[in-house]
Amino acid sequence: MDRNIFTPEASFTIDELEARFPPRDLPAGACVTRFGPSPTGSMHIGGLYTSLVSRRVAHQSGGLFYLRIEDTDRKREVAGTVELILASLATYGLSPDEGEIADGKEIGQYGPYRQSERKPIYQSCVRWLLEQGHAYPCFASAEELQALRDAQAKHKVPPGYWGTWAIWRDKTAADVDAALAASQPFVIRLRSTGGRDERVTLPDTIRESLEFPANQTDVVLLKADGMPTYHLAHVVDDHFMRTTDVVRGNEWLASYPMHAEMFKLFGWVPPRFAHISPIEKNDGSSRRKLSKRSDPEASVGWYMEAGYPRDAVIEYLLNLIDGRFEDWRAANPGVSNEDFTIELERMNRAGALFDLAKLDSVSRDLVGAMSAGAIYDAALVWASDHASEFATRFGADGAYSQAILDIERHGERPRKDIVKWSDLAPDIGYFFDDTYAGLLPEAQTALAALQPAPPEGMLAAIAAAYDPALDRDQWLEWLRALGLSYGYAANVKAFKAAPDAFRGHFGDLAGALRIVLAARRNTPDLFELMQVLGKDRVVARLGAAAGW
RNA sequence: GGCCUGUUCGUCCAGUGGUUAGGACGCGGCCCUUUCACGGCUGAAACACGGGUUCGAAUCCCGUACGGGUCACCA
Repeated sequence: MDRNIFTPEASFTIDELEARFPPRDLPAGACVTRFGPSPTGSMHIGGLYTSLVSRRVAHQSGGLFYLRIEDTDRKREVAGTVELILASLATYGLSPDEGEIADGKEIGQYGPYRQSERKPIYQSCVRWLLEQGHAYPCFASAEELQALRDAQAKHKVPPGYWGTWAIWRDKTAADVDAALAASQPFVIRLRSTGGRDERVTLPDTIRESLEFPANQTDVVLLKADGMPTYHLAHVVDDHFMRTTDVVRGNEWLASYPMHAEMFKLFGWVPPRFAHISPIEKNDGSSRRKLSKRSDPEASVGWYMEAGYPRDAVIEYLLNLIDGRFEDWRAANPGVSNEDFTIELERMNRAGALFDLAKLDSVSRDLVGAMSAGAIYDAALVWASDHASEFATRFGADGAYSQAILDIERHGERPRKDIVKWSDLAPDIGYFFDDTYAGLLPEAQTALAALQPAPPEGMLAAIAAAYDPALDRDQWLEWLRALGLSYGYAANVKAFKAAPDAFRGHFGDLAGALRIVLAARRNTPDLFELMQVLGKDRVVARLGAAAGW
C-alpha cells in the first residue's frame, strides 16, 4: 500500500516528531492560537473576526498567534489568495507572529506552515495509526459509497461510513492485497472506537460543555492523492504546532467528537476549543451566514476598497465580540483598543447580525477623533492603492489637503462627516480647481434655480471686498452688513418678523455663496472654507460666477 | 430526517429570582445654527410561545414553535 499513497519521506516516528516540535517555551498560561484559512480566492470577514479573537487571546496571555495555510484541497485552490490573506491581515493590524509572512517566507520553528508541504508529517502519523490498528485502507469507489448512502436511507439509518456499513473495515489482508495488486485507488480511514449508544461530554470555552453521541464514523484521514483531510491535518498540526486554544467557527461543532476521538487515539492532550458563532445577515425573514457569493460586504477586500480605517473595522468587530467594549471605549477615549481584554467565556453563543450602519457610526466617531494629519496620512496610503487619481490631487499639496481636513476639526466638537476614505474624493473634491471645474455645470444650474436669486452685482461686490485677514466675528459682521444692503435679513428671526421687507435671510445668502464656491449646498463652515480656499480662489470663483 | 445549537427593542449588547427591563446604533420630534455634520433634550421600540417550580421568573425546569449548523476523498 505504501507504493501509491505514501511518499518515501513519510518515515518519521511519533517520537521523532515530538522531538522536532517540542513543547513551546512560553510562560505558564500563555495561549498559542492560530488562523487556518484555505486559499480559495478571497478573505472572508469572518476570518478577520476569528483572527482578531485568536490574536488578542494569544497576545493578552503572553502567547503567540500563527498562520497556517490549509491548502490540502488542490482542486479548490486559487492562486494569489495567500498574498491576499496576508495583505488583509496586515491592513487590519492582525499579522501573525509566526508562519508565512511574505511570498513564501516563513518564520517560526514549527513549520512548514503550509499543509501541502507537511505531507510526510501527516503520513507518518497515519502509518502509526495503521500499525496500531486505528486506521485501515478503504478501496470503496464513489459509486459504492453512493449505493451505501441509498441503502442507509432506505433502512432509515444514519448515513455514513460506520459500523457494519463500513465495508472495508474488516476485510482480510488477502482482500487488501488483491485490491492493491489491481492498483485500485484507496484512502485511509479511521477505525472509530465509538460505541453504539456511547455519549461523550466535551469542553468548550464558550459553551462550557457539550454532550454528543460518540463518533462512530470511519472518517477519511488520507485522501487518494495522499493529502490529509482537514480532520487529520487539524489534529496533527494543532498537536505538533502546540496550539493551546483552537478558535474556530461553530460549523465544526458537529465534527468535534471525531476530532476528540483522534486526539485520544494518538494519546495526545487536546487543546481547548472555542467554537464561535459566525457573522450573519438578514435575508428576508430569516438570517444566514454572510456569503462571499451574494454579499459584497462579506469580503475583507470590500472594506479595504471602501477605505474604512483599520481601527473602525477592528472596534466594530470588538463590539460584536463583547458588547461591553462600547462602554470601555467611552470610558477610555484615545486609549489603544489593544488594552481592552477579550474574554472567550463571555462571547455570545448566538450569531451576530452584521450592521453596516453601526460600523459607519463607529468609524465616524473614530475619524472624528483623529487629527487632520493622521487622517491625511491614512487616507493618502489608502488612495495610492485604491484611488490613484484622487491620490495625485490630494498628495500634491499636503499642507492644503490637511488644511481642508482641519476645517471644524480643531475645536471641542470636531466635525464627524467622514466615515471612510472613499468619502473624501466626493466630499472635498471642490477644493481642487480641476475637480471644481468639472462641477461647474451643476453649480450653474443650481444657482439659476436658487430662490431667492442673488441680486445683480452682489457676487462681484463680495469678491471685491473679501478680506481674508478678518477674523470670524468681523467676517460675519461684514458679510451680514453687505447682505443687508442687498436685501438679506441679518438672521431668520428678523426675516420671519417681516418677510415682505426682505429678499431673504442670511442663510439664503450663505447658501448662494456655497453653491458658487463649492458647487454644493452642504459644506463645512463657510468662514473656514473661504479661509482654506484662499483669497485667490474665492475671488476667482465669485468673479466667474458673477458672469454666469 | 437524525444529531448539535440558539431565541431580550429593527440591530449589537447589559441583565444570573424582586429593575418603572438599561445603554449604543438606526428611526421620529424639539433645541442650537449661515447649510450640512456635530452637540443637547426627548419619543416610539423587546424578554418567541405554553406549561410548571416559587410569595415572586427575562432569569430555574419541561415542552412547543421558529432560526442556524452538520451529516464529502471541502475546509
